Amino acid sequence: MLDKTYDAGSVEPAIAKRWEEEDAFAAGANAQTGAEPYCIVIPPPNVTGSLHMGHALNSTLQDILVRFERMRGKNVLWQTGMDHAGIATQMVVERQFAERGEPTRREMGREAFIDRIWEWKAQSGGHIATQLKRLGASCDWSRERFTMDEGLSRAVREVFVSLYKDGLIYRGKRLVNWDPTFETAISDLEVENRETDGHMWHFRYPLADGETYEYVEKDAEGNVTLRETRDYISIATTRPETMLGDGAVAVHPSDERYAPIVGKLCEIPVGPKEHRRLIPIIADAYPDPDFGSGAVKITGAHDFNDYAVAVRNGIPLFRLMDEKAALRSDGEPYAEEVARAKAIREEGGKPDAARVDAINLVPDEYRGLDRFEARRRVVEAITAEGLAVTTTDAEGNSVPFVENRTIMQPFGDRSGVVIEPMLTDQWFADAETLARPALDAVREGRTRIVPENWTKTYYGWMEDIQPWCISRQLWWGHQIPAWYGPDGHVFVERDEETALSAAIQYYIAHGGPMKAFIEDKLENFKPGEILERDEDVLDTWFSSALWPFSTLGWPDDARELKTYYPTNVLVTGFDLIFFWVARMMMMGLYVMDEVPFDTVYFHALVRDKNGAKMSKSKGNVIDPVELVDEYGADALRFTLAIMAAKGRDVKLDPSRVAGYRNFGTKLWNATRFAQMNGAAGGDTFVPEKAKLTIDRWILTELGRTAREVTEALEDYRFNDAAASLYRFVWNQLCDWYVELAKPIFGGDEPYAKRELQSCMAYVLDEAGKLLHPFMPFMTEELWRQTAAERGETRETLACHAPWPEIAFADEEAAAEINWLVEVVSAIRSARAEMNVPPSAKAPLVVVGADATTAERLERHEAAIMRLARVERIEKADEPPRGSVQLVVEEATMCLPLGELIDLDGEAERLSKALAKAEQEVARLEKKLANEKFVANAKPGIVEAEREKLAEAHETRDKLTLAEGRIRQAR
RNA sequence: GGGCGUGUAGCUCAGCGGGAGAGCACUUCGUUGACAUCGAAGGGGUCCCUGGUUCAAUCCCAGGCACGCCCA
Repeated sequence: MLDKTYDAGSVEPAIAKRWEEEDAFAAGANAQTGAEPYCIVIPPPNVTGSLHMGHALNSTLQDILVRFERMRGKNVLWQTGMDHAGIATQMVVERQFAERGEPTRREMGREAFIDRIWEWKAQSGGHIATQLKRLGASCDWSRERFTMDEGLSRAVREVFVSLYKDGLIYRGKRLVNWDPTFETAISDLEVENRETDGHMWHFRYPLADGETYEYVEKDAEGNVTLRETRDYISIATTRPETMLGDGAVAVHPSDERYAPIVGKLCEIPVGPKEHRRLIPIIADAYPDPDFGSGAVKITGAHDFNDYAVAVRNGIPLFRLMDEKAALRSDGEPYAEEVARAKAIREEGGKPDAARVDAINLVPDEYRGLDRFEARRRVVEAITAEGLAVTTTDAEGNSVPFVENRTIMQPFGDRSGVVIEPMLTDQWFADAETLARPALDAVREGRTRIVPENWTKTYYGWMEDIQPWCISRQLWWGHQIPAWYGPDGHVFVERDEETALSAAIQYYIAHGGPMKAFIEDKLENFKPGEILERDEDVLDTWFSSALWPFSTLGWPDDARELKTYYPTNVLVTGFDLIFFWVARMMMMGLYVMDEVPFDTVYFHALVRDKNGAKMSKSKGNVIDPVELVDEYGADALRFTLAIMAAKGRDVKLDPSRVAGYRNFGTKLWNATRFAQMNGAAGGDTFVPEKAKLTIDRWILTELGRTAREVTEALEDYRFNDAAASLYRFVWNQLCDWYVELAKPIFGGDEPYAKRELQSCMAYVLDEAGKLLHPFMPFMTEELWRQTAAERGETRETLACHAPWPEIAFADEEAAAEINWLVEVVSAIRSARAEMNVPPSAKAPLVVVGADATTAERLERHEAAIMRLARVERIEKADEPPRGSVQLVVEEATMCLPLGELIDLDGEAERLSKALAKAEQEVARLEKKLANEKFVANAKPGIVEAEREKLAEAHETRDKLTLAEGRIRQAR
C-alpha cells in the first residue's frame, strides 16, 4: 500500500539511484530498432556556476523533450557538460588564493596556476551537474564533456588553424573593451552599459600661433545671437584625462561656426606648456552640431566613436594607459615622446600603428596615476590655467562650467569596474563572413527559431556583426596555437612541432640573416629557442561554439557524430541568442557544413513574482535547490513547465510551486484509492472492451488528453501540455471518475467492479506516463509501487514505458457523463443556495424525462444518490408542491424539500435563471434574424447557432413553467 | 533614437474572429474510509483607450496611452 503522503525527500534519491544503476539515460536507451535519432546538446553551463532558476527552467524543458522522445522510442542522446569559463574561473580561484593568503597567480607562474585550477575543478567545480541531477535531468552522464578536455581542446586547435588558413582569423591592433581588473579584453556582450552620474567639462583649446576667427551663433530663424572674435575652440568632454591622447578636434562639415578654422591647428591645453602638442581641426560627420559646443575632441585609442573618426581621417591613435588602466609610465621622458608625435604629424600620410603605440604621451607628472586620479588632476590644472569655459554662479562669481549629467558608462559584467576602450593587439575572427551562411540557414528554414519573433533579433545582430575578438589575456583557456619566429613572423599550426617545421621551411626558403640564425640554432640542437608561443588564450565562447559537434567526437570520425549531428533542438534563454546560437550556427556551418540544430527554442527569463529580474543585489533570488528541498523536484518542474508560455517571462511565485506539489499529492492519493479498491498496474487492459459508461468516458478523455499533450510537446507548447494534464488528472480522473467509481466499488456487481478495477489501473498508468516527462520521480515511483502491490515487476522503467497513443473515443459516453455532472452540480448548487443542511436528504422527482434520460437515471442512480445526497429517485408528471425545480435539458429535476424550502428565495432564483435564458434567446434570435449573418457566416456556424437557439428555447420554456409553479405555491 | 514585447478577475497569466477562462487569493459550508497538501458552493471583468475592417472584434488593422526588455 502506498504511504499516506508522497515524500519527495526520500523517494527522489532512491529513484535517481535506480536510473543510474540501470543506465536509463545512456545514448540510445529504450531506442526501438532503426529508431530516428533525437539529440539535444545542453547549452554548457559554467564550471564555476551553481544552479539558478534560469538553468532550472532550461533543463526542465530539455528534459521534458528528451524524456518524451525517449518514451516514444527514438534514439535519444542528451549531451551534457560544462564550459571552462575563462574569466569566471580564474576569478574564483584567484579570490580563493587571496583569502587563504597564498601566492598570487603571477607569483606562482602560469603552469602552476593552471594545475591549481584543475585541482580546484576536481574538488569544487561542476557543482551544477549534481544539482541538475537533483532536478531529474536525464542526460547521458557518462558522456559528460568539458571544454578543456583533451578532445575538445583538439577540436579548438583544429578549427583555429583551419580558420586562420582560410583567412578568417587574423591578428590586429584594434580598439577592444579592456577590463582593467582581469587585465584582458572582453567581448561587447560581456559589457553592461549603465547610466551613471557623470560630469561634462567644457575646455578651450587655443588656436595655434595666436590665430583668431569670427565666431557667430544664430538662432533657428537665422538671426545672429552672438558674434565675437575667438582665439580658441571649446569642446565638451566627460573624460578629460583622455585629452592627453587627443589626435584631433572634429566639427561637423556643415557647422558654419567653425568653418573658418577647419584645417587649422589647436593646442591641447594640458601638460607642460613648452611641450604642448598641436592637433588639427578636422571636419567629419560624427559631431552633432547641436550637442555641447558642436566640437568634439578625438581620442582614437580610448573611445569607440573616436576610433572610427580617427581611422577615417588618418588620425594617430595614442594609447595612454596600461593594462591596469593607470596612465602609462613606460618610454622616454614626456618631452622626447612629444617630439616623436610631432614628427609623425609632420610626416603626414598614414601613421604606422606600432610606432604610434610606442609613444607615451603622458606628462611625467601624471605617469602611473590611476585614470580617475588623472582626471581630477587634469581638470584642476586646466581650471587653474583659466582654460576652462566659465559661467557665473548665484553670487555672480565666474566659475568653471561643469554640467552634471547622466552618462552611459560601460561596466564589466563580472568585474563590475568601468571598462576602458583600449588599443591592443588581438586576434579576431571574421564574423561577417562566418555569419553569412548562418543567416542563410535561418532564412531558408534549415534552422527554425521558436518563437518566430526572435528571428528578427537574430537577423539584426548577424547582419550588423562586428569582428569577433577571440583572444583573451588570461591563463585559463585554450592557448592560441600561434608561434612567433625571431623576426615576429607568425606560424599558426595545430602543435609546436608542426609550427617549428613550418618555420624552418619558411626561413630556409627566404634566406637572409634569419636563415643563418635558424641553421645555427638547429646545429646546436636548440629548436626551443626558435619559436615563442602566443601567450593569449581563446574566448570561452570559441570553444562553446564548437560544442554541438566537438562533444560528439569531432574531429574524429565518430559514430555519434554521424548519428546525432545535426542535433534536433537547442533550448536556451533569449538572452543567449548572440552567445550560443549565433556562434554555434557560424561554427557548425563552417566546420560541418551543416546547421548544428534544426530548431532553436528560446524560453523566457525567470523573474520574481513581481516581474523583477532576479539578482543578488536585489535579494530576490529564489534558489531552485531550496524549492526542490521544500516541495520536490517534480513540483518545481511542473510549475516551470506550466508557466513556460511562449514568449512570456516566467514570474515565479513559490506559492505556485506549493500548488503543484498538491497536484502531485492528489494523483498519489487517487492512486492510493485505486490500490485500496484493487485497481493497480493496468498493463493488460484493452480499452475497446470497456462496457461501463464511466470507463468509456474516462478513456475518451484520456485519449483526448494524450493527443493534446503530444501535439503541444511537438510544438514546444509546454504550458499547454502541462495544463491539459492538470485538468485531466485533477478535474476528471481524481474528481468525477473516482467519485463515480465509489458506488461501483461499493456495489455488488462483480463484473462491473472487475472492469472498473482494470480500467482505473490502466488510466492511472497512462496518465502517469503522460506526466512522466514533467514529474519523473513520482511517476517512476508510482509505476513501480502499483506493480509491486500485486507482487509484480514492470517490464521497463516508467522512463522507458511506451508513450500513450490512445485511439479510443466514445462521444456518446462523454455526453452521458457530462449530463450526469450537470445533474449533480445543479442539485448541489440548488441545495447550497437554499441552505439545505448537508446532512438532509431529499428525494429527487424527475418530470418530463425522455427515454434517454430515463435510462441514464437508472444507470447512474447510485451515483446521483451518493453525490447529490438524494434519498431516492422517482418519476412524476407534475412537480410536487414546494420543490426546488432544476431544468436539465428536456427534464425538470425537482427536490421536494418541504419546509426547508424558501419559496421567495426559490422564486427569485428561478426568475434570475429565466431572465438569463431569455437574454440568451433574444441574443440568438437577433443574430439569426440578421440576413447578412445567415448569408455570410460559414454554414456550420449558422447551424450551431440554430441548435443553441433551440436549446435556449427549451430551457426558457421549462423555466417559465417552473417559475409559474413556484408562484402558485406561495 | 532603433527593435521586440506586454496591457483580460484582487494577484499571476491562458485564450485570440462566433458562448469571457484557469491557478492562487477571497466568502460560506463541510472530520461520509484516497486526499484538509482536501471537498462542495459562491462572489468578482468597460478583455487599456479611440477609430477602422467584418454579418460578427477581447482577438485582425491603424493611431494613442501606459509599462517592460534589448540595442545604440
